[in-house]
Amino acid sequence: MADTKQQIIDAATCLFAEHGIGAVPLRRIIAEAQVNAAAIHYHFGSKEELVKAVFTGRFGPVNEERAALLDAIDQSSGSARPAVEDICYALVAPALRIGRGTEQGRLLRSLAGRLMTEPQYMELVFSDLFVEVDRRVDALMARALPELSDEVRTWRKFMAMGSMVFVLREQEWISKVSRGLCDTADVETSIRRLVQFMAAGMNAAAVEAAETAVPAGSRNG
Amino acid sequence: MADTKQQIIDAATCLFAEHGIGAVPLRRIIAEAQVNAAAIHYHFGSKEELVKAVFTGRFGPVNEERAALLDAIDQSSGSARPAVEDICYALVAPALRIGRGTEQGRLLRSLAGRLMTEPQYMELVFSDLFVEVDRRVDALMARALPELSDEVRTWRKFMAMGSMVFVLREQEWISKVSRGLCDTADVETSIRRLVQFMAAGMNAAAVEAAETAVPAGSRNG
DNA sequence: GTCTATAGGTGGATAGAC
DNA sequence: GTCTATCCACCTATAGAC
Repeated sequence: MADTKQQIIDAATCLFAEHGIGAVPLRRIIAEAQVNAAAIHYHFGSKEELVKAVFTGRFGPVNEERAALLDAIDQSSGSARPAVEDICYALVAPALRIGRGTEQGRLLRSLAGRLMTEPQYMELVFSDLFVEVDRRVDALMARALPELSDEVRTWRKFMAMGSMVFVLREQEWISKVSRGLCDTADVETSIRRLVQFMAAGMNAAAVEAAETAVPAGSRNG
Repeated sequence: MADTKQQIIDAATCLFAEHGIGAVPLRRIIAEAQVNAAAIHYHFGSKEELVKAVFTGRFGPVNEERAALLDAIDQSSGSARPAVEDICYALVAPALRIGRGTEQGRLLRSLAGRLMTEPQYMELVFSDLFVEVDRRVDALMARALPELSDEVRTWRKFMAMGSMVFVLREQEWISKVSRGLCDTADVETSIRRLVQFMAAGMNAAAVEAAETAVPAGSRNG
């Protein structure tokens, strides 16, 4: 069957997302995909090649979409300051819209989040594309927030990425722990919440009052 | 030797932090700790019990410190609004100060970050303590930000936690990718940056303008 | 308490018939 | 292209001598 390859990829995607890549044996993928025991090695050659195929097929377009959105910001902003919100949106929206509308959507986004916190796989598959996106984000953020030092701006970029990755990875947990209050299945609302939070963090005052970071209780001591 | 147990815990801590728990075979811990092959099962009984011992010993106090800081905020704020910065500080500082001053510090914090993104282990070891801390954070945040809906406030709490976890987990990567610009070994600066970012995100305007979350490029279309 | 040896199971990968 | 059967490396855990 010509579907064999796709069945394997589909099953692997779900299992990787649910349990992590290292924790899923090829035998389990074989059982889930209902294909022959030797099919994976016939079609992909090795587990690592299967992982690459899953990732590039599913997530390759994400960084291209990001790059396109960042390009649009670059061109339309001209010599004016680009909006921090727009830069955040360019990072967040393509990632959160992975698998939009499909039944596997949640699993796919969770897997994307895993990928971004496992540098071993990230570098393996996406190094070129991601480095390029990262470079453009840095350049745009520097224009959007010139009053920040490079150090503070870069710190904030990492922390903003952290909140995005957490939302991608922990969708299931967020919905469960909040008892449905935060509906991670509503992708567009998730995007708005994330963009607003990240932009507010990036836009925090340039000069910080160190004293505010001391807990109330210890002020009495 | 009475140190055997401690040597095992030390070696396991480092290896778990560096490679992840599932990826570290007991044999490797044995080799690193330079103890006998059967020592782990003699002292701990199983790998899972070793994992528990490592976690409770190293990270048990963190949530107690958090609870104490949150108590202090509660008492000192009286009927006034507690400061968002102080609540964030109570969550961040105890976690980022894990292993403070020790050579293993970075590895320990990285492991703590892993723990917080692997619900399987989190629930296993810390469920009671963490649930209590989470409950207090919710209550204080509701008092600090009454103008926010429960939904928006809860979303922001998760995103703030996400940035904290990312900084804990990816210290090595952050320092490397920023080419030293962000010095994750400087724990106190990391705490200040995180608290400021998280608080700014939590404090973002209550009413959002949905239009700002549209990229500049698509405004022309 | 410490050691050696090994049982019992699971992983990825392959050979060779059809 | 698909299947069965199997190899070999590695894992956790245990048995039993010292």
